[in-house]
Amino acid sequence: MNDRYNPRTQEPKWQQAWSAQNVFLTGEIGSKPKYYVLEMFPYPSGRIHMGHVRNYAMGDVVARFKRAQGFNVLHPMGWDAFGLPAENAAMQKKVHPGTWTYENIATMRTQLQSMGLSIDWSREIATCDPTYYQHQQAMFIDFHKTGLVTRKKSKVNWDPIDNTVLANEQVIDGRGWRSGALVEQRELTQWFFTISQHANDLLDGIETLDRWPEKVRTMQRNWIGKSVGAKVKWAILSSPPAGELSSVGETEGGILSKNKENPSPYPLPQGEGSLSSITVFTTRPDTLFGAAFVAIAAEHPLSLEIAKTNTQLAEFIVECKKIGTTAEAIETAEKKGFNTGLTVQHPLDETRSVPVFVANFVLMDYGTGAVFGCPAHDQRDLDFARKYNLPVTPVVLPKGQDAASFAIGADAYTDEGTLYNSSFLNGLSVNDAKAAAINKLESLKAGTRHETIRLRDWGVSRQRYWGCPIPMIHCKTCGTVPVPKDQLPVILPQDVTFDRPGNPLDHHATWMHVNCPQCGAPSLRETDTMDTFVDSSWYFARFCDVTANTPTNRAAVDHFLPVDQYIGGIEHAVLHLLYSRFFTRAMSLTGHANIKEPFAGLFTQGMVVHETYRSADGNWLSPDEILIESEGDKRTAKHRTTGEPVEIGSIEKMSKSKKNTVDPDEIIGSYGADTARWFMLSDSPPERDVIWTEEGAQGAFRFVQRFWRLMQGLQAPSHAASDETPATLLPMRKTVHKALERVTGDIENLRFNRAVAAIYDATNAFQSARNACPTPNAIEAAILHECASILTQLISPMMPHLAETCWVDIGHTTLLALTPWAKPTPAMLVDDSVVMPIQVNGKRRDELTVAKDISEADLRALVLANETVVKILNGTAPKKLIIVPGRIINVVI
RNA sequence: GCGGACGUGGCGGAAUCGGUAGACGCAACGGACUUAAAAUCCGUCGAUGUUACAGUCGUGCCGGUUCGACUCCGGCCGCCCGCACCA
Repeated sequence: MNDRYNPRTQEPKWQQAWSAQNVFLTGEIGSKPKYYVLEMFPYPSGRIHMGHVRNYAMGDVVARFKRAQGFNVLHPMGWDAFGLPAENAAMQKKVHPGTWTYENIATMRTQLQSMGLSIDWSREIATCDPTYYQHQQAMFIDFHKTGLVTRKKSKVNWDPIDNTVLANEQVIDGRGWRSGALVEQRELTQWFFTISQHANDLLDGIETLDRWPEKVRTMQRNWIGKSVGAKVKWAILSSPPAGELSSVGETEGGILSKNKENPSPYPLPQGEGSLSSITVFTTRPDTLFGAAFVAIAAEHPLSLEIAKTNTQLAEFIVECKKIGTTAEAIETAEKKGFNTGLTVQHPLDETRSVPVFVANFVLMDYGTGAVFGCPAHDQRDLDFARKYNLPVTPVVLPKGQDAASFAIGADAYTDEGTLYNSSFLNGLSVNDAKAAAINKLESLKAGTRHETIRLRDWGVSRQRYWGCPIPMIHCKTCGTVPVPKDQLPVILPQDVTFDRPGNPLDHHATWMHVNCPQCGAPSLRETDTMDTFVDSSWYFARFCDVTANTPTNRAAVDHFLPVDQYIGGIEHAVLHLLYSRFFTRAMSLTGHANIKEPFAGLFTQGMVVHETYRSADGNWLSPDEILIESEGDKRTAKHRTTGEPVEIGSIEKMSKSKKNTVDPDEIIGSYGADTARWFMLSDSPPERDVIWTEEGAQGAFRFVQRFWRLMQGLQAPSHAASDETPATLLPMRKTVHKALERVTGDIENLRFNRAVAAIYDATNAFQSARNACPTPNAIEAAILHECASILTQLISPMMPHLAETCWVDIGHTTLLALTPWAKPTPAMLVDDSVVMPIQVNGKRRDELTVAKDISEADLRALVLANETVVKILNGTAPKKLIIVPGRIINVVI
């Protein structure tokens, strides 16, 4: 006789039953309201880790819950299957990236299936499969036609050992993350998606994402980095002092003439006019009259030009370049300037001029590479002005300050105020002054309203083999020509070698040699492949119909998108989520979809973390190498075999290097998938990190067993539970129905830890009731059965296998996975009597149990007659008696 | 520096339209059952204090509003995350 629940036999059994009855296949469009729940698809790295277990457990709870609530749920799974690790494996293990990837997919699919996820596996996709990436190529061509794709030169991080471009995040302290080589900046011609042109739309769209975490919305806003202000032109008045430029041998009038008839001999910086003027970008045009200097970047064309003949400046520029880009370096680097000797004319007051510095804190790739400094109202400008003895003129007067006495000390004043010392701006607020200053600048043709966006176009070219080929052909006469759509897909060749650095596609004997589709002349294929973030920017749309012979089936996409609930890690807060938002817009612009925002609801779950352990010699130890011993509240650890003491270290993200990982396979093998899922959803709020502990997992397993035991020996009742409940079972019955209501709301709001707590609570109540009612009569049996059914359904989204087993054990004959979600009986949600605490002056002294609908007069009488109250009042009358109906009573004396 | 989130027992965390702080779980402790262990069941579990009851204190700190504050307001402190010489 089995007295324990055995997940090893039950879990595969139910997985087969669900599969055999196609329970999780998404239904036809229109059959029911749709619900699209999606977890970020995994990279097939080899094996799933606990982070996956948490992510997919959460998504599965939502999917199963929504299915039970009557939605046509789309809950698919796929593989983000292109990427660098496959190529590294190819080099190290001499295995083809495709072979390695598909083997990993097979392993991980089996692992995910052992979790009992309610996934429609008929929609599985892998981005490395031509049946997927051919559509990506088709869209690339459509994007190209629509101007969403361009080809241009840009600076890239180049790894000279690996001979490839590195993404910014692959550069660590200036070195390639794999080769360790010093990364060089190179100018390369690359394919770009014109995401920066859609910056405003992406920014506006953030406001509509009311089911996204505020944190992610903020991060995206910052990433786009829109600054509103003005470009302001400062005319160059004077040459550098003769001495410094004596070697130039320039003609009379100086090297930099402001004379428009006599154009500057120097190249135009970014179309900002000749070097007869300097254009700055500012968000504070209101403070123009407080300007004390203009500063330009070391790489500014003007700096470079002057440096040609000025060795001191040339040395300074070299020095500027040495400053690292790490946070520390920036923090500690001294703000330094080099006085060029040039002066520029104030754009709003031709009688005034300010000096021009080259400064190490001005960035060439932001704004115009030049700024004006207003020391009174910007801290950095103030520090700079103090250092170089420049005047500090306040122009914004804080409220309540006197113009005659207000002065700037060590801190710049950056808040609101009224303009003064500022000619026609005097008396205006900061905001009004900004507008007025810009209007004036525009009328004087000295400046324009301008927005600066930090977001750069998305460079998608990668010098890699294992990625989606870019479907372009380079012809000497026709230029870059798209591959005709009827020749798609451009398939990656199988016969490639990884025996030398660089892109294997460049070394392939024949693949890149094709004839131009336009003129037929021998031409070359583009050998760069797409950034893998492209692959993941539209997979959610493909899931809507994976069989479509166009990139998307519009009917399916229009029906299922947007994703109702997207769940994944915070690490994708910007890149993947921003790229997907852009890509969805691009797809809509090219007719492949008709929405802007792909993810209506986003949830970012926390990480799975674990204690770390170190032996005396400093080596990391894995959890299964050590034994924990506790004495009271003290915990110590020792080595399992040697018995040597082990230091319990900090709690950190599970990682192989710190050996604090736990293998999901082992957990599922010993405790079962339900235990792993239950533990992942217990205790910690889903957005926070969850600490994996062996004790916690055992606790979850204990609950699995306890729940199963509790559901044994209950027969299907001879009749339905009536509204009349024996007093012995009434509190329990109410608790269970209230739990049903609570859990329903908690799952709806993804508050799984609260749902779990409510289930524990109701299960405890059920256990007590069963203990108190060992031989139930027919009426009691019916009520116990009703409550057992509800409880079993409540655990089913989290622990589906255990739930199916218990469902059968208590006499049901259909699959619980096909059973509609229960509704609480309204009568069970209300209480006739209510416990009301009695406070005296806000301190709780006693409580009263009264009928719910007691009149205020009756309640007053009860309170005043209450023994504790009488004692405290001691014959005096209370000043006030506050009664909040159904809530609390406060006696004020 | 800017922005976001947060601070509650030994631990994870409940309780936010202001109304019994510490639900639920973990750990710990005591008891029952057992030859014993495991498992299970019953109970205790913020601090202080009392034989016991009571009382007092208690949600990072200081102050305010209120009959009443973990919750609202003002000012600090601390921690985490993101961005960052961003003009």
